[in-house]
Amino acid sequence: MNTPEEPVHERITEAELAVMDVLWERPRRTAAEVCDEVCTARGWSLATVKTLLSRLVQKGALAAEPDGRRYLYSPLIARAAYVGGESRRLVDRLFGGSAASLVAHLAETEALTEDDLAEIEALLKELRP
Amino acid sequence: MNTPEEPVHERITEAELAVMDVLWERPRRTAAEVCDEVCTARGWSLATVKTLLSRLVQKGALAAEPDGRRYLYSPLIARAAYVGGESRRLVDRLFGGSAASLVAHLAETEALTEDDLAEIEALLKELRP
DNA sequence: TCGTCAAGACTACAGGTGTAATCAATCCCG
DNA sequence: CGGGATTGATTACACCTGTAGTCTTGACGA
Repeated sequence: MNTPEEPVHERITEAELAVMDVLWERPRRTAAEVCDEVCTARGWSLATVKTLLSRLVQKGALAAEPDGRRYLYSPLIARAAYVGGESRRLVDRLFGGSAASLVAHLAETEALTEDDLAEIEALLKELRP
Repeated sequence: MNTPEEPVHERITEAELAVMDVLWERPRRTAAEVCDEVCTARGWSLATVKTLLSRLVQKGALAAEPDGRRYLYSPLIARAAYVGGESRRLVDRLFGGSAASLVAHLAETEALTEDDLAEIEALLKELRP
């Protein structure tokens, strides 16, 4: 059990992630619409967004559904799956695979606020009644 | 409070991390000694290790202390600091800065074993008596 | 002393990434 | 109906990364 579940897509880079986030929030958008969401925030031109969209399609992370002369882009992978994969990678690389070590580290370095701790405590109560 | 603490070094890549790990475990080693630890495991040649060491020195992540005709390399940044930075980056990028969200995600996707949960619970008891 | 060996410095080079510009086709407005 | 605006496709290009190879110099053993 616990098959590693090879991802069908190649790794998504930082810049590409910004594009994915827009489409995870609402799929089936055009390049221009994606640009509307990120171009000013990141100081990108439309051309940059188009490049990133193409690369994501190539990587198998996005679907491009023809809509007249353009495409509507949608994620092919769920955000949760991506986030899970990246989290696991981090835990493996830096904490020898122990998620508890990660939490311990966050706690020790005070990366966890009092609110975080309360939230986690509530979570735990829910998970292990 | 909570100054972002800009890192003085550039980002450490995956390959470079393998080298850092060796030196975190025991500092003041030569290139050849580092190679002894990682070359077979990663299928690297000594030349590769030398390149990585140079880049890490350039990046300000390692100190190269002259020792006769060679150098002894030592980390300039603590492992905990690096690990903390990377963890924070992940939490920021993928969980909107909420560490609790990360923990919640790990829990939901069952990335946390029963042991993990117990460990975290113990941690919490310690942190908020 | 002399040649070999080992160290770091410099060079290499393909593939990934960030960030676009240009091109060719086509659609829509006037 | 004609020309600018819009779209994806193609090309560009510098820097980063992974993974070495070569060069130069100095040390050490025979």
